[in-house]
Amino acid sequence: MRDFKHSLPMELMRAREAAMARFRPMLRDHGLTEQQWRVIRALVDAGGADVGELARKSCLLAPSLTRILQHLESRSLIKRTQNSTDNRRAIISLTARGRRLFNKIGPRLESLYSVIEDEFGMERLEALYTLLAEFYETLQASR
Amino acid sequence: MRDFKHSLPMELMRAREAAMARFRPMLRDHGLTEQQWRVIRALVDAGGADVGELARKSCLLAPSLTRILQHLESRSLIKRTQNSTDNRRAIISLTARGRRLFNKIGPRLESLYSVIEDEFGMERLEALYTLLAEFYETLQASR
DNA sequence: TGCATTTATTTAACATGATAAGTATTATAG
DNA sequence: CTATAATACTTATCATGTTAAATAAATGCA
Repeated sequence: MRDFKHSLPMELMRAREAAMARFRPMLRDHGLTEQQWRVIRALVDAGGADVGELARKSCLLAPSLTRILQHLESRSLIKRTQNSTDNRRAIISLTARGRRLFNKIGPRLESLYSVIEDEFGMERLEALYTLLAEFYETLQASR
Repeated sequence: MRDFKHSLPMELMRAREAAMARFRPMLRDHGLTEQQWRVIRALVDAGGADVGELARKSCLLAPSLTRILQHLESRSLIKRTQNSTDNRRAIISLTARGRRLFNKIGPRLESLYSVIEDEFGMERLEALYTLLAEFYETLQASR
């Protein structure tokens, strides 16, 4: 049997955790979890989206996203706009307060990311991105 | 700012999830979560270990591992041996029942893994392993 | 020896992950 | 039109992730 060390899901997790360990403290200082931040960032990127779209963009399962949106709404970081022709989907968007929080945190995370780029090197980082995207596509394609 | 799509932690997570989606149903059929399986596999690999060692090998945080061990013990898949010169650390090991479960599931997971190897190709898979290990080492080294 | 410190593990509290089931709304066949 | 199926979310439940605090045993030092 393959060596226990050589488990792809574990290696992916370890690499991810090593990166997140750098970002998490700053997010925590602002009272945000990693997942809450992903939602905020997806909303900046999309500028308003329904729950399904948001789930895909932020890589969160629907039940998790439901809870996170309730939390962010209670902190007045997002709002829901009951709209459109379909009453099942509300449109989620950032409040002014949510945008301010993003503007404060975003640049700091970017600079942490730059450190990683410098340490690991852009070429290898790009190679890693490419392999990861190809891996994902390969596994999705055969479903 | 960098494109939202281009977030390394997210890409690592997506790749991992794509792989896990293949393994999880079978584990579930045997009443095991992914994390419980990691513990069992680490125990096969180590043949008995204290909680700290097990946490490192299975990439689990201590509080999670505590709960998982309680669960596995209640199912008689593992046992604790109060031993050694240090009464803080009990030695965890698989029961005969735990080993039987491993022998039943292990080969099936291996064959699922082989499918991924075939689809993605061994060369690219090795390249991915190498980059992930290097990435992890790089980020750990500068702590 | 006696006590403060460190180490190993567990508890606690809150947030998310994963699956199944429930609810409300929209689309569709007949 | 209307009953039925499909869609979009939400709830519910149990397991794990994450951090801080508690507990207990071992270590180090005066």
